[in-house]
Amino acid sequence: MSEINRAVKGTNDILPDKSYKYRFVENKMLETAELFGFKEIRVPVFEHTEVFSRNVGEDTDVVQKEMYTFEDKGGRSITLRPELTAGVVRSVIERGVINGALPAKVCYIGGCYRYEKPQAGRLREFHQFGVECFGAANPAADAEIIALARQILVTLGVKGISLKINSIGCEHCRKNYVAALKSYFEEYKDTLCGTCNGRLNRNPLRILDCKSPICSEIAAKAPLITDYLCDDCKAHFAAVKESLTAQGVMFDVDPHIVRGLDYYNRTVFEFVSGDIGAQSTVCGGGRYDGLVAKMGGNDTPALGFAIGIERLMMLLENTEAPFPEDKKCVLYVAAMGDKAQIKAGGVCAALRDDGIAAQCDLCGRGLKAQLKYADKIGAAYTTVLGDNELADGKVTVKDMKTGETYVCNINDISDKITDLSLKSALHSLEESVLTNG
RNA sequence: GUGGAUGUAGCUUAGUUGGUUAAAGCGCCGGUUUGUGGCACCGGAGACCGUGGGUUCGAGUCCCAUCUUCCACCCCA
Repeated sequence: MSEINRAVKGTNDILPDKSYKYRFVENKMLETAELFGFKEIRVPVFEHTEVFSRNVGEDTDVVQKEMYTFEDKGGRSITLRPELTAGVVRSVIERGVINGALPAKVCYIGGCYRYEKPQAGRLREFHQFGVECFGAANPAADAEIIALARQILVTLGVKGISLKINSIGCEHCRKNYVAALKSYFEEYKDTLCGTCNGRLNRNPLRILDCKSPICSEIAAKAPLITDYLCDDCKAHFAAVKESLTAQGVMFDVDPHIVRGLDYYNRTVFEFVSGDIGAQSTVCGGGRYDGLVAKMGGNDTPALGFAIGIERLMMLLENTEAPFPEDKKCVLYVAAMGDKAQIKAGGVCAALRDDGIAAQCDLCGRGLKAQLKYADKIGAAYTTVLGDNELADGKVTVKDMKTGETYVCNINDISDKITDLSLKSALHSLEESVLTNG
């Protein structure tokens, strides 16, 4: 296979044998978000580079080395979005969404692009479902979006995930904390790993979730952010935890979780799984009260989260979560002879007008091959059109599962199929009630 | 960016110490007398053995490089 005919490194094709699962999951997420009042927003895949570089954070890995940035023909610096929050915030400011009723709640699904080395749960093009809530400073909002994330995961049948939450404070209390951290880590300057040594001045917070055994041992005894929170932040975090408990959401406080993007403050959280390899965060999010103002909007508190769709799918598949079956062909109309083939097209058209999935031969194949095909695509019913049927206007419909046959007029075939489908659905419902109690 | 593993038909694999037209199963297409799929039997298409170099009379088999995929670090969803 030549280079040019291969998918670009770190990209994935979702083929028909799986795409229906993605659609199911995406629809479920949107529907669940809607229960909480989140409406879908669609924003461009690319933005001016500054939208990300300034707001995600100049110092972050995402901005420093992972963005797909290029100059367009008008000389603009453009970047393929590495995440959706910054673009959504740009949009709600620019289009005045946050000048309407607050809180404004939006959700989205879309592709993101990061130039990273691919591995399990990490692609260069990946997809996120996320929500953003603008204008709510109250801890009730934090609890609500966490509850929403949890409900989405639970609704989809996710197993074995845990919720970790933390508060990284506001600007003011974080300043004190970072100073304390810095002086603590200074003592271990020579034992810290290379990257952490560099982080010491840049962003000592990041040392806390370094996975090197040496650093994590040192980090284990580092001062805790929770001890440095100002009274307001402390009260806010306490209220979030209280609300979560009241809503029956189980969580662990993990003082070492730190989001990697600069805009977060106060509440941060992630849902983590042990079933999808090293990239274990399925959902991550938090509050970002300063971002809207920073991007030129009115000072508006905000918060949100994002779910990695590919990671979620991995998790669902690895834990054998149930999916509904893909939609199959309902009636396959086999034809014998040229006249019948033309008639078969007409029969299918009429059925489709009634919303029934119908197919017929497009290859000019023999009867046997047509039925073989009908079997392969999982057609529920088949019927054969030949000279006899054309002459007397009656057809035999065969149930491919049971082998039973039914005779009806060609013109009544749509009604017959609807009738049979209903009966069969009722039957399987009865059976499942019987077997499951 | 760093490290480890991998690469033979659509899929899963075989391929002996380098030797003539690279096998098999599954899948795909067709047939077993144009009136009924699943089973069985028969036949067919389909691989420049990831790519590019090199060693050799001769390489899928050896060497080098490169790319992909997978896994981990890093980072994040």
